[in-house]
Amino acid sequence: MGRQPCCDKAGLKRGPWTIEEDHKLMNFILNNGIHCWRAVPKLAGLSRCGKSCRLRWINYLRPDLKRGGFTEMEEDQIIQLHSSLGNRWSKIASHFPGRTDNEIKNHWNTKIKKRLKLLGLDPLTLMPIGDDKLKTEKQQQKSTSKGSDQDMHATGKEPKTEEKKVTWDDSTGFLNNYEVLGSWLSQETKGCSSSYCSSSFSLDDSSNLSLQQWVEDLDSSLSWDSFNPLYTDFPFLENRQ
DNA sequence: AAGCTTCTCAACCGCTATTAC
DNA sequence: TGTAATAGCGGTTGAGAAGCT
Repeated sequence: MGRQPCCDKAGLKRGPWTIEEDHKLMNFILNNGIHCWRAVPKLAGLSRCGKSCRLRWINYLRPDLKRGGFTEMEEDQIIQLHSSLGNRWSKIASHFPGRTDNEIKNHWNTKIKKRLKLLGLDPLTLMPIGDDKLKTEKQQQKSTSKGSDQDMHATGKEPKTEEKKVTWDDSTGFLNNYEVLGSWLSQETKGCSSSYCSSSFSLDDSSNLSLQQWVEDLDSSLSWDSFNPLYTDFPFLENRQ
């Protein structure tokens, strides 16, 4: 008998999550904790597979997530860790509380890798790229992309990606309470392995009482019914429906 | 203004590791 | 000990935004 797929794909929704789905998943996890991802969508009333729910929670909804761009210090640390750990993103992410492996992996692939190459360094070894190799790569870049970062580097302009724009991630005002609760959660779960803390928690552990209190506080201080008015302050949220 | 290209990052896929029985 | 179920990881993709011509 072959291996069963992680979920029954028939009738399951895919693609970007809506606010309503986020709301359902977050509410469910905050109230019940996580015991079995496979069971989460059914219990939470979502037409998603468990894997998708897990990913959404870990990469986006977790209260202890740190939002916003990477600092120079963080970038340096990523480079150092990558040189010793390689593409073991989850290991690298465990050094950055509030950062996800996906986030770090994306940042590495889209920004850091390019910058290292521009500096003439091999992203894998951090050793200077040989002249011949460098020339070849530069030629390839020239032929494949006009107006690349390389051009900007040459003209002394900052990469366009550094431009400040209002995005979902930058909406630090979004659920301010949520961030406070997130840091509280980080403290509350100190002592367990970082990978465990970063991916799941349970209401059944020793922090049961206080965590329960947290959920109750959350319900009273963070009325989900007040989600919609946020669109007036954060128009970009509307597009996510 | 329109069409094309490039960039970003959320989400998916497929594989491996771990756990339960 | 073997097998199936589940969790987790890393690579890849694709939609949308931004920039360029």
